[in-house]
Parts: sequence; structure tokens; C-alpha cells
Amino acid sequence: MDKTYNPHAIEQQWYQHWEANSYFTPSGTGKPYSIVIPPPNVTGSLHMGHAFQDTIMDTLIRLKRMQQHDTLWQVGTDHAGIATQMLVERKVQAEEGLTRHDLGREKFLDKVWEWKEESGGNITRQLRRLGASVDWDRERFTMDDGFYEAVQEAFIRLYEDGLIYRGKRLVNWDPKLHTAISDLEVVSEDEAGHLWHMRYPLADGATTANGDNFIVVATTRPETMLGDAAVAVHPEDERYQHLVGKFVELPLVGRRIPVIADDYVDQEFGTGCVKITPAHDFNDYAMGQRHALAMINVLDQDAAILATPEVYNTDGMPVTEHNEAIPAAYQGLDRYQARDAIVADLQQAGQLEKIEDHTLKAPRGDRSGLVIEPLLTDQWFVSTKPLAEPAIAAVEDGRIEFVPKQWQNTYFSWMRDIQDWCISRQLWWGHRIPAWYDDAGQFYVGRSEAEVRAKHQLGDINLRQDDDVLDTWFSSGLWTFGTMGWPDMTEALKRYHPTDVLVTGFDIIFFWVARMIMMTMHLMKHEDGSAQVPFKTIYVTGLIRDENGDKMSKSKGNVLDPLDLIDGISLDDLLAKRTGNMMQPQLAKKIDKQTRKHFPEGMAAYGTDALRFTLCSLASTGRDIKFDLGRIEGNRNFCNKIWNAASYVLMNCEDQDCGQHGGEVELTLADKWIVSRLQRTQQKVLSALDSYRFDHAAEALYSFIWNEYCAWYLELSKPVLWDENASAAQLRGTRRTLVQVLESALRLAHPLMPYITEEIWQKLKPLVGQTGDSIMLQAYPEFAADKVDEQAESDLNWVRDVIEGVRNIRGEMGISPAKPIPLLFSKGKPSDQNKLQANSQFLIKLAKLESVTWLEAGEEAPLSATALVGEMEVLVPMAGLIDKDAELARLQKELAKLTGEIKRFNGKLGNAKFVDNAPAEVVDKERAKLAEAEAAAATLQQQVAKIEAI
RNA sequence: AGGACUAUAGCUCAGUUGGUUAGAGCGCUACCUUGACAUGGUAGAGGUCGGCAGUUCGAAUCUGCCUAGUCCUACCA
Repeated sequence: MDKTYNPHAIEQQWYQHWEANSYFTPSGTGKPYSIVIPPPNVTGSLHMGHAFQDTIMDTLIRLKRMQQHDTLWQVGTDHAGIATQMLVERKVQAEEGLTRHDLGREKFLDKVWEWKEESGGNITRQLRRLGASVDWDRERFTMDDGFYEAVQEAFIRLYEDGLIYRGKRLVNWDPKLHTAISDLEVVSEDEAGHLWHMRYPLADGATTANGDNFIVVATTRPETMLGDAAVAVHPEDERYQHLVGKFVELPLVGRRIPVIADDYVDQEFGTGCVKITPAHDFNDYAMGQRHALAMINVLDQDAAILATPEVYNTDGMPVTEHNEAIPAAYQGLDRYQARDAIVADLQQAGQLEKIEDHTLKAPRGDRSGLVIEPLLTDQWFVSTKPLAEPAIAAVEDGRIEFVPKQWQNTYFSWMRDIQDWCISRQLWWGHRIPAWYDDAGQFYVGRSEAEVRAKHQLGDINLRQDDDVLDTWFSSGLWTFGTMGWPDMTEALKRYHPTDVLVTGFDIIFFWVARMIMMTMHLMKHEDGSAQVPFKTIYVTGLIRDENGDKMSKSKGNVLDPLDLIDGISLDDLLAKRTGNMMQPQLAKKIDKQTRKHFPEGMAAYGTDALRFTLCSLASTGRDIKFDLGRIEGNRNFCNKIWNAASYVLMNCEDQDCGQHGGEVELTLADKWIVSRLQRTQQKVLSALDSYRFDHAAEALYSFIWNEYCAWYLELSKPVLWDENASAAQLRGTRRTLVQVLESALRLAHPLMPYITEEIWQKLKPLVGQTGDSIMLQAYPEFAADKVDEQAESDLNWVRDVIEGVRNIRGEMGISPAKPIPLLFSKGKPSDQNKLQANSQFLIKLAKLESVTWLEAGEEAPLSATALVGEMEVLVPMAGLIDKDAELARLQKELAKLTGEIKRFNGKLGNAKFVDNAPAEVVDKERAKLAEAEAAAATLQQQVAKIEAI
């Protein structure tokens, strides 16, 4: 075994070994347990969120595998429509100066596939570095042939079930990407804007209550007036009631539009008069539907002004009404240029009453960052309400459970108010919609052109497939069963579906989780016809944030790359990574400065195990995680501790009799104690993992291994192993305990830290009589109640108390740890004497004692520094060692503490209400504590008196 | 506007059904190259558990209000 712990040296080889031996493949026996990985973008790279979630999934999978379940961890990647297409577009633009339109659909798609092949392996390589025990043999991609079939089938079935429809609707249009996007892909933030108050002249000589021949509307988007179809007021608004049914004449355009009444209008806001533009605003659209207003679209796909409006009735059918040409001055102008022009013209005409500052929520496309434009287009939609109902029920009745529970409220509130889902995208990279159009615009849905022709007896008329592709989330909604071979009812589906747990972030509960539930429950049925859920538990993780609690993002330059934490990175490389190739180069200086401040020497190589253990230890529920380098450093040290402990064990046990071949065995108190403590640790770790408390599991492992096994047990083993008079049975007992407990602890820790546990286990296995090839296939330790030894635990606490009492005196009195000191025991009970006799070797070694002396009752003790163990006094003679004042000060400090306690206990017990009402058990406990504190105080008081007397 | 979450040691976080002297890691102080480990050891210091009120014999824990912060959803023409 190498002298120092070097994660790099051990990690890669074991992963290769596991993978080469197909240890990640489901065993096919035992109870099935399955997890699907949330598919990362195929061209993406692993970030801390992935590392976190994948660590948790791997921990669960390794645990279940060791518990002899038939585990499947399904792996794969997502084609990530918009993100990938944009990336390749940028790349082609940068490298060849071409747009995708220059290339054409087919050639451009070739480029995307090329890029996918080139960079697609990146994320899977990174997954391997993390130790993720996914089944690579079943790796899938959302656009591989089989998955394509699943997507097409899902579309067709939903269509045939009446849950997919096509229609002209107002959708969120991205004027840069030239595609519709779903509500979820629009992010709204407060932005500074204006509220323009515009005069709309009343037609036919009508006047307002105060005699004006115009009304004033307030708007944040003056340019949309070109598409106004009405002005709305509140039905109870006394200012305008009499105008309802009359008309106004639209300035600059001249269109006569009605004044209508609708209680959507807020009388308090603006002027109480709202211009209604059904083709360019979602609320206006709804109002247009209610009042049968024409939808007058005045914008093209670039959000520039059309020459002639496109007008539709409420059914989306084109009509000729209101299709007079738009004034030439505005034709072809971009929406913002048009705004300026219209405002200027209104001003000139004296029809602009005022301009107010106004903050508004600007809806922006989450990919392009541009303000999206509500635009009337033909799109495909999923009717979500019928799908949502069973999906809600499944969570209500517990077939699907959120961990932590609170997330179900988020889910419910969204699902109960769900809107239809626009699934068509005007992109090229994605699943082509399986619909064909004839020249008349009639469409036919089917698996292929041939199928469509045959089914609808179309002969050889012209047919053209829909150009659009499906929203990426449509295909990822099928992920749990699409990866297992659906629409065929494969053996894998029968065995591993529904999956057991989904591990994901709250940010995609709507995007993905909810839709997965809806799609799966509609498409996947049990044999009895009831709906299958995609997974039984949803473990929702928090977000990993930087050391300041800020979200990690490339533009902020605060991203931590998990691979850098594993391998380490120099400051220069880190700076280059964070400030190179930036979208906003002006931020580089600031990022440079911050990075130098936080990582003056770059980052050390902490190794995968330290990273994984840290992520687990931070995984408490219901909160985000500020990633603190201190934690991973501490856990790297923990790995080092394990390494060195193993080194000690091997040094003392290799080529020795460790009882693996039988033979008489005698166990010391320390042996019995550590075995007992191991049981309790196993119990804690198991119950923590069962309840998804990875932090508790990590804590239990850490404190057992470091604070009990290393700090105490290894030290307690030394007096036995180094005792020349120790019997073979004693040596065998201690060696056996050393190796067995370490071996169990390694298995216990393996799901969290796969590499170091494997490396050490390989060295240890012959010493415990194991022959398995890998720790990952060994049985997970189980709690054995019969190995819990209360007596050993309490006896060992006595030993620790004595040792710690002496160490305290040493520490506080400044006695060199190198100096052996004599120790006297006074006022002890017979049980104390027994313990002393049985364990003096431990005391002498660990407290560095010169001698131990038992004083019988009445025997005079020399003047000493005192520590108390129960009622027994542990005495370090002062002669030549201890200064009188220092000991007095030490005693006074102890006494002060005791006095405080006594006062509190007395207060409590003096309160009749407490004594009368509290359970007798609690009262007795308080009494006992009081008695103990009083006795201790009395003893120390006597000591003080004695010392003061000299 | 509605909702969720968070507030505990200098920092990052635990604290299960109300009953311990409120814990851990990092950091800090002093001492120590003792035959696994200085990525270490020993001994310490450090908290009126965000504030106020209430329930209770008893509150970090339950209830209400308030303050501060984070986030989500809807939406203001």
C-alpha cells in the first residue's frame, strides 16, 4: 500500500475494472430497483448540479445493488433541441460564416450530428469519472432510432385519443429564433418602461362625461395600436358606461373600433380604458374570444410591421374585414422603431396626452434573451387538462411521493391551473412531427407517408411532411419507458417499470417531472389496464450555489467544475477557463479579481470520493447548498484518515493470524466496544439512506470512522498488539476485530465513496476470508442487535473518562505529554476497581502513566490535582508537577460550571408545577443529575480546601 | 398579489415525536515531529438558537405576529 493517499492513482483503474467486468449490468435476480438518469444535454458538460444528483443516484444504486436487488440505472442523453441548434448555428457562423439557411436543412442537420458525435462523449466520460455505476450497455439518446419510434407513437396515440390538436393560437414567439416556445420557456423580469397615454377620438360625435370628444387609453406597447380591435372599459365604470356600444376612430389608422365592456378591466389602472389587440396580447386574445373581436395581426416573424394586417375571426379563419394596408410610414419597421415613429406621430398630432415611467415585467425567451412576441400562428398543442387529472390523483393518493413533501404543493398548484402545451417548434433539430399536408392544407397524422396515404386513400396526391419538430420536453416526457423499449412491451419494461425514484432539481418539476407523469400515465398501463406511474418517489434536490449563495453561471464566472475539484486546477488555468470565450467580455476583469481572491492558489485535487462524500454530507433536505471548499477539504482529509488507518491495520495484520481460519479468540473490552459501536453506526446509516438523509449517513460514517475507530479503537489496539505477553487468542481477537470492523465500515461507506473503499477492501479481503472480486458486489452490512454490547459501551466510557480526566489535567497544567505520570484512584467502588484491573494496560498507554495505584477507603491521598469519574477521584500527585495556583484555578472553573448546573436543577425541582406535572421519569432524571452535580461539587470543594490549606 | 423555503458558534451546516450541559466540520488559542496519519494529535475558547407575544411544569423545537433574505407561480393594459 502506498504511503500516502493519492486519489488520482486509484480512481481510474477501478472504474475501468468495474465497467470491463459488467458489474453495472442488472443482475437479473433479486427484487428489481431502477432509476433513470435525467438525461443531460448530449453536447453539454457536467456541472455541480449533475455531480450532486448523480452522486445521490449512484449512492442509492450501489446501496441497493449491495443489498442484492436487481438494479438498473438507465443512462442516456438528451438532444436538447433549441440549445444544441443554437450552439451549432453559432459554431457554423463562427467557422464558416454561414447561417443555417445558407446550408439548408439537411446539411445543417449533418453538422449537428457531427457535433453530437464529436462532443457527445464528453459528458459520459465525466460521468465515469464520478464513479457513476450506470448500465452503459443500455445507453440511449432521445433521437436514436428506437426512441424516435417511441416519440412518434406517443404523438400518434395522443392525437388519436383527441389529446393533440392543431390550431391557430396566440403563442410565445421568439423573433430571433423564429419559433414558438412554451409558457415555461418565457422568463419575466421587472424592467423599466413607460406608460403612454394616447387619445382615441370618439366617432359619430360622441363625448365623454366631461365633454371631451376623445377617450384616453394607456399602454406600454403603443406600436400594437395598429392591431387594435376595440377599446374596453369596466361595465360599472360610471365615467364610460354611456360609451359602451359606441365607436372610436383609431388614430393614424382610421379604423372604427367599438367600445366594449368587460370586467377584466381594472378601473383604477391607467385611465380605465384599455386598447384591445387580440393578436398581440394574451389577455386581449381572451377578451377577443369573449366578444367575437377580429384578430388583427400586424407583425411578421421578425416582429416587424406588416404591409397589410392578417385578420382572422375567433375561429382562426382568415377574414377580409379590417385588412386595409398599414400606413406606409410604418411598414417594415422593427417593433421598436415602429413604436418610436408612432409615438412621434401621435405627439405631432396632439394625440399623446402624457408619458409616465412604468416598470413592467418583460417576457423574454430563456434561450435568446429577446422580448418574446405573442404571435398568431398555427401550432400543435397537447390538451393538458385530461392528462393532468390522473397525474394529480397519483400524487394525492401516494402512488407518487415527493421528498421533501412540500414540493407536492408546487406540483399541485401548477397542475390544477395547467394551460395547454404548445409542442411544435419551428426548429430543425428535433423529432419531426408525424403529420403530412396535402396541397389544400388538410393534414393527416400517421407513422409514415405511406401509412397515411393508405389509411386515407390519398392515391398519389402531393403530400408534404410538417416542417416543425417537437418540443424537447415532449420526448423527454417518455424517458422512463421510452428507454426501455416502448412501444414494445419488453422484458425490461415489465421488470423495471415503474422506476423507483427520480432524483432531480425543483427547477424542472414543471418542464419535465409533471409532463413525465402525465405522458406516462396516459401511455403506460399495467396489465389490468390501470395507469403506470413513471416513478414512485421524486427526490427533489436543492440547487448548488457558490460560496456567496449566488447561482453558478458562466456569465458570472463563478462556476465550479466538478472535474476541477477532483483533479485540481492551477490558478492560471482556472482564470483562463472562467474569463475565456465569454459572451460579455467586459465582465472579465471582475471575474478575474474574484477568482484570484477565492482561489489564490487554484484548487487542490480532492478526488472523486471526497467530492461525493461532501455532496452527500451537504444533502440535507429542503435547502439550497452553498458550496464551501472547507467541507471538501475536510472530507479529503477524512479520506486520508481512512487511508492511514488502513495502512496501520495492514501493517499489523498482513501475514498474521487474523482469525480468518478459525482458532481460539479472546476479545478485549475495546474489541467488544468497537463491534457494538459499529452496529449502531450501521443502524444509523441504513435508516438515514432509507429516508434519503445522505447528510446523516455521511455524518454517522465520519464520526464512527474518525472519532471512534481511529481516535480510540486503533489506539486501544496498540497495548494489545505490542504486549509481548499477549496470548495468541488475544492477538487473534484484536487483529480479527481490527480487520473485520474496518472491512464492514468500508462496505458501509462504499455507496458514498466507491474508490477508496474498493482499493482498501482489495487489500483487506484475504484477512477477513473474502474472495469476491469487488466490494461493490459484497453484501451491505446489516444491523445485528445481538452484537450491541451495552456493558462494553459503558465500561469503555469509564476508560475514556479516566483518560480524558488525566489529559485535561495535563493540558490545563501544561504537563508535557512526553512525561509519564503516576495516577491514584480514590473513593472508588468495587466495580471501579474491577474496571481498573481489567483495563490498566489501556490507561497506562493512552494516558501515558508511570503507575496506577488503587487507594482503599481511609487510605490517605497525597496532595493532588483531581478529576472525577462518577464518584471516584482520579488523582495526579502535585509534587514536582503541578503549581498550586494553577490547580486552584482549574478547580474553580469546574466548580463554577457545577454551581450553575446545581442552581438550574434546584430551580426546576423547586417548582411544584414541574414536579407535579412532568412525568416521574423526567423528574427522577433531574434529581439524579442534581445529586451527581452536588456530590461532584462537594468533592472539588474539599480539594480546594486541602490545597488552600498548604 | 398568492405561495414555499430559510434565519442556530467567526464561516458552512445538523438538531428526529417539546425534557442533553444545544452538536459537527472549517477557522481560532495553547501545547506536541508519541512506532497509521502534521491532509495529524491533545487540551481549550466561542452560541440569551432573527425579534416580540402566546401555549406548556418545560420551547431551538408548537401557534400567531413582525423583521430580513432566497425562490416559485400568476399578473398589472
